[in-house]
Amino acid sequence: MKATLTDLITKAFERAVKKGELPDISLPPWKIELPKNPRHGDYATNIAMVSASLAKRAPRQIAEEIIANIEDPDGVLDSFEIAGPGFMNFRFKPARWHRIVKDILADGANYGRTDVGAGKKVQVEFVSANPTGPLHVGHGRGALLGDVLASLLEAAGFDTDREYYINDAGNQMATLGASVYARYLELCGREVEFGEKLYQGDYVKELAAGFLEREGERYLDMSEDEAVELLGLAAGKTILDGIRTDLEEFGVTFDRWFSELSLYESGRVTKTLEALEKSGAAYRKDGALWLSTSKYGDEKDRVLVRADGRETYFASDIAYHHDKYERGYQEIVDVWGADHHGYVPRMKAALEATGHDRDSLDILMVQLVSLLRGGEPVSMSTRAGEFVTLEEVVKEVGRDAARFLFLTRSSDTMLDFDLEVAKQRTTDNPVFYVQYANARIFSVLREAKGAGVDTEGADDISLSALTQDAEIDMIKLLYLFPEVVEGAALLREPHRLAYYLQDLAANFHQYYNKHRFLVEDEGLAKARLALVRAISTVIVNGLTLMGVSAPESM
RNA sequence: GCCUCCGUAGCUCAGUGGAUAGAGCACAGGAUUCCUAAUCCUGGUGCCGCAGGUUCGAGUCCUGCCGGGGGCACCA
Repeated sequence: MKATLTDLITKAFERAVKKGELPDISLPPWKIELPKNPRHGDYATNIAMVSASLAKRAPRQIAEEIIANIEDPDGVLDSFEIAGPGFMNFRFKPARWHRIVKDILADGANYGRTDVGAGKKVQVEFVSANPTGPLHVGHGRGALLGDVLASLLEAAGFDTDREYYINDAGNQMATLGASVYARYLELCGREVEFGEKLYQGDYVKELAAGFLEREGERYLDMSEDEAVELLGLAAGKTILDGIRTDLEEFGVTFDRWFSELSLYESGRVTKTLEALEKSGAAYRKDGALWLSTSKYGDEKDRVLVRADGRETYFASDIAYHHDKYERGYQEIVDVWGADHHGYVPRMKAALEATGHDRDSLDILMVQLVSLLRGGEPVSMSTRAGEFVTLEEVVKEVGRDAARFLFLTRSSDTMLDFDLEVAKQRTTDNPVFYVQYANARIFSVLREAKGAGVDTEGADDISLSALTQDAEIDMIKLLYLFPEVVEGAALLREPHRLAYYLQDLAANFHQYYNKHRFLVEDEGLAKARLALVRAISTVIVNGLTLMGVSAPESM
């Protein structure tokens, strides 16, 4: 309908120009928007105001000329007028809105999908936590952000892949190996000093105990270096399996798990470094290899290869991102914890140094999560008995509640995640509020079926009985859904979807309390049932995008 | 010191440069002979942190300041 309006307005403007009533200017960007105030019609445009200075005419005067030239051959408009400082307000006839309901029912599970993405290849890389310990709630937030964003991008017509980057090379794996080895020696009765730099968590002890149980004391027979390496690899694998399981429990899966180690093994890191040095982007100084990131906006140059010959994490990260482009991705989204934001300028710089457009990479920073229980902070230190891992949180509050709550804040504000609130089945907890709306609809449909009313199909139902403001307003909100999906995808703001669904559910609950659906007037009943089915379609599609279930009864 | 995020109702937070800034919670009262009361209705609240600037128009964009979180390694 926006498209219809755009067409009507543009043509009216052109006619006015042709007749000499308006100067022939190229229109600056103008908008059609939904006014907050219903008195301002269904849609409003600012075209007269934005073109005022170029046309050297008063906004209201321009608006008048456009209005005078509007033709509405299909008769879809109910009214239109000039208002305020130069807005033009438009109102569609109810019949035009009624058609939307049929469209939604016809589209079904596809309603909300658009093709703005035009099949463009996009990759969303998220979580990518080091396999040195279990996931915590902060990872959960990043996981949700990435997962739902990927779903939104798919719905918006992008060819989307989800990827997890495994940091299985370098220091941290060595530290993990050393940590497990130390605990292992302890369990074998050896005296060891457990260094501060080693991973302190109890899970390390459990890992060590596991190796002892399954493989006995064989690690005592080898050199420390060998044992540390083998244990590091094995422990990393075990932890990664756990991470994978936890994410699956949380409803998050990936198209690809990409190993950092594989970049080294295939020589892609070396190749990238050589290319950088050859192109002059990297240089040697003090025995190390540096990348001139400061040429591309970073505050100083960064080391790629240390003086002792070991590559930095940055080096493999460059190779990794270069590899993403070689795999054909046109747009890349990285979801990082906010504590890594200092890394952004050098990554962007590295992109340019390797010949890629810095704007083709979007780095989303996800702010911290504080875990609360009944308003009291839960210690995030790895202490026995505290609920700190993602697995435990999901187990306690349930997948749906956890997923929804992670999206109730924009990703760049801190999130308080209260375990008690997450479990409450009240309005405090938006997930049940939204699910309940859908359950109510199914209850109505069951009732209708029981009374022998047809609740299928749409083509032959007349919707002209939907004359209440509440009904037209509902339809307008439903019509907004594809735009919400598209906006959330393009702006990389999945929380918009969560807010929209709450708004939709609220409108439905109000409608439900104000009007009955199963009324004697069969035409009205059928029309309302069709509307209610369309509402359910949108709720289900929205929740599905969020990876949240939509039960038919609660 | 530099970078970055945040600052909007008592609290938690929404708010693609548009018209009279919203929701939930909290507090008080009310609604079910009838489709699920996990719901709804009625009550009122704002120097949109402060000061400049851009604009026909600023909570939204720019600059500076104040306050809070996070980050500033040849760590990841």
